[in-house]
Amino acid sequence: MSVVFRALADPTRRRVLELLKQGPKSAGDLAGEFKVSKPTMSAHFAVLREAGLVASEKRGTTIVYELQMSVLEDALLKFAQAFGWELKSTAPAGAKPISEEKA
Amino acid sequence: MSVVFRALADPTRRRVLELLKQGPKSAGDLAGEFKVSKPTMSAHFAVLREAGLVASEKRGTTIVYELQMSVLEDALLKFAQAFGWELKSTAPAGAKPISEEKA
DNA sequence: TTGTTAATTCGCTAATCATCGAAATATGAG
DNA sequence: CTCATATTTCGATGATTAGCGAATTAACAA
Repeated sequence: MSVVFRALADPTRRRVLELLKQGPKSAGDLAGEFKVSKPTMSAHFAVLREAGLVASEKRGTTIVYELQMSVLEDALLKFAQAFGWELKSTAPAGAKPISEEKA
Repeated sequence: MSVVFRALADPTRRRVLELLKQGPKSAGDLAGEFKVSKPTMSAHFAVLREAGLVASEKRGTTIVYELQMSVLEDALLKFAQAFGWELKSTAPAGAKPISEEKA
């Protein structure tokens, strides 16, 4: 849980997650959206990967990152519940409910 | 927002917030729940205060900390919304809704 | 094999962090 | 005023962080 919040504490990393919300993207495409160097972006990807928030897949010469929505859900859900809140999806409908992932 | 997530990234600080959920508590009472030194706890309180997550009030010789629920709500709500979720209170009923704090 | 491209890993630096004991501050009691 | 208590501030230390350029690795093309 700490590892997730720590990953979320950096605005660059939060923006990466938002970009990934629209679908998987390569390291290069993601890096192109920021002004920091590639090694720096690579370090940010590593933090997100170690927190479980993204998964990486090597496709030929590029590496594609994909948002792991359920990990984000679980962390947020668990924390929110401890404070008397509930997390509800506002997705199109038909999206699977978020509270029963573990079951 | 970064400042809130950074504050939340430490387990000691998250636990302090949970303890404060049950009502205001003095620095000493809170510190008594942890094994770290008082100066260290004081530093944690400062981080929480600077993030706006707690308010402090001097009462005689003690300092009382109080959870600022709405700040926690706003941060979590804003983040959750960016990912297509909604935050709903599961409180006893009659509790004010959390989505309209700003309005 | 040689070259090109994509991404990471390798040092390195400057800044921030969590932690502590000791010292300082402030309040209230006698 | 003096003492005791509650809490913070000070100063120091070791760990972690975000950042960079340079070097490395992996995949593919010619």
